[in-house]
Amino acid sequence: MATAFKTSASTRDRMIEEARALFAERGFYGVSIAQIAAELGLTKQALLHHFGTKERLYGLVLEQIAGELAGLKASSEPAADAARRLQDWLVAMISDTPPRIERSRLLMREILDNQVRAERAGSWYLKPFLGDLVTMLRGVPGWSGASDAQLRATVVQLLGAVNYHAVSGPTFRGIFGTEAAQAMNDIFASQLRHMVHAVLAAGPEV
Amino acid sequence: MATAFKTSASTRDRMIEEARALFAERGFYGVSIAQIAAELGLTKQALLHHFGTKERLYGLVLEQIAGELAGLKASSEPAADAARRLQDWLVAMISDTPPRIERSRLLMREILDNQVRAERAGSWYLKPFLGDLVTMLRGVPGWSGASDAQLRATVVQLLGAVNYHAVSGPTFRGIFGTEAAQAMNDIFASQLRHMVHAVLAAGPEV
DNA sequence: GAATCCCCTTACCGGTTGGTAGGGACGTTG
DNA sequence: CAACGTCCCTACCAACCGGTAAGGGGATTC
Repeated sequence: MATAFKTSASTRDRMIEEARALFAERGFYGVSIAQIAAELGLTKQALLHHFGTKERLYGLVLEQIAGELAGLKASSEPAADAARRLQDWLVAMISDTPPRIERSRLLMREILDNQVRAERAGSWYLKPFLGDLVTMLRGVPGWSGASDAQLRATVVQLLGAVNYHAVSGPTFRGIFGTEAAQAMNDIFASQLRHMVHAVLAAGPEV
Repeated sequence: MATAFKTSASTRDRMIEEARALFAERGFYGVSIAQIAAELGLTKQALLHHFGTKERLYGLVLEQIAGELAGLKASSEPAADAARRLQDWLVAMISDTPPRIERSRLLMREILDNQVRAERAGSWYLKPFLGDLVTMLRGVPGWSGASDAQLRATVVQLLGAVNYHAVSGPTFRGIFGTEAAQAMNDIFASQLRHMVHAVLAAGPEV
């Protein structure tokens, strides 16, 4: 086996971490691999050595995120009722830790861009995630009779409600000021839980 | 005055229109001015002649959108009750006409990017719009006692629910197929109205 | 101690970026 | 007919893009 820890985290992992942060902040086209490398004190060829192409590095970041979303599902206890599980799941997507904010921003960017970036990988990363959400929503009392289209539309609306916050955070801070943004941040999760509850309790449109 | 119509729409207006479509589709960094010009059968210097810089052209597109959002407010009849007006307003933001989809996508991109692009203009375009939404929400029965933070959080959640659809449209089409996406599209507005109603009726968290 | 592998470097490539300089076609105005 | 402004062109620029080629330092292996 290798020596215990030559660097606290492997260079490769640090590269992915930094790429995730910068791609989330500026988007795929908004960051160059040279900038990512410079942030790590390396040259872009160090990145290319590990990943070959910029696309592949981006793909690994997306893969990491897809893994996290799958992990969210596993961590929700199956005992609770379906409505509560869905609620927990959606709330678990957010929070103010940087990696989760990056995740929301990257998901939003991927949804915006993947159609352009050659219809490639991105979409499929999301597919099982969306499918699970639809399945879970169908299990909520009152929703079993809803059409696929209704279930999907509702899932989209809920995801939007959840993720828009992380996406709009910096802009809203600029508009309302730091302390007002912080106040909104503090109550966001509980208000979101309340909102999701109201939507689930109302059931689909008749 | 000038001759009635030398071209059906002035070249300048066509430029803004094309820029809006392409910026919405690919983002600020994802499109070059040469590509916008080529789409119009011109060279990039024709664009630079009219707008000077790429940033200025982008700013004019944002200005146009801000104007449309202000127009939405004016067009909602003041007679109706506050809940209904807010509902109408949010639903009016969407629809499947290309310019409105572009609007939602551009708003999302601007919210994602403006922090990076020098904290410049973008935010302020949105400020009165958000302020109006908060004011309107406060006027909805049951919401008058909510805190500013609660009102803002709810507005953010509702905007997310509204705009995520336009943003995610192409990706979802890729995942679920054309006809399923169309089915979702057809019922989205009414399902959204239903959802907004449920949220407003539930009131803020106590 | 020679060979090998891993990690990262400098040097370079063709292509594209936003932007500048200058000129030409055209209609309007004196 | 000359002067002028509008609109768009070709030509060009330095800077940067993602990616290739080749080599060096250092630890490991034989």
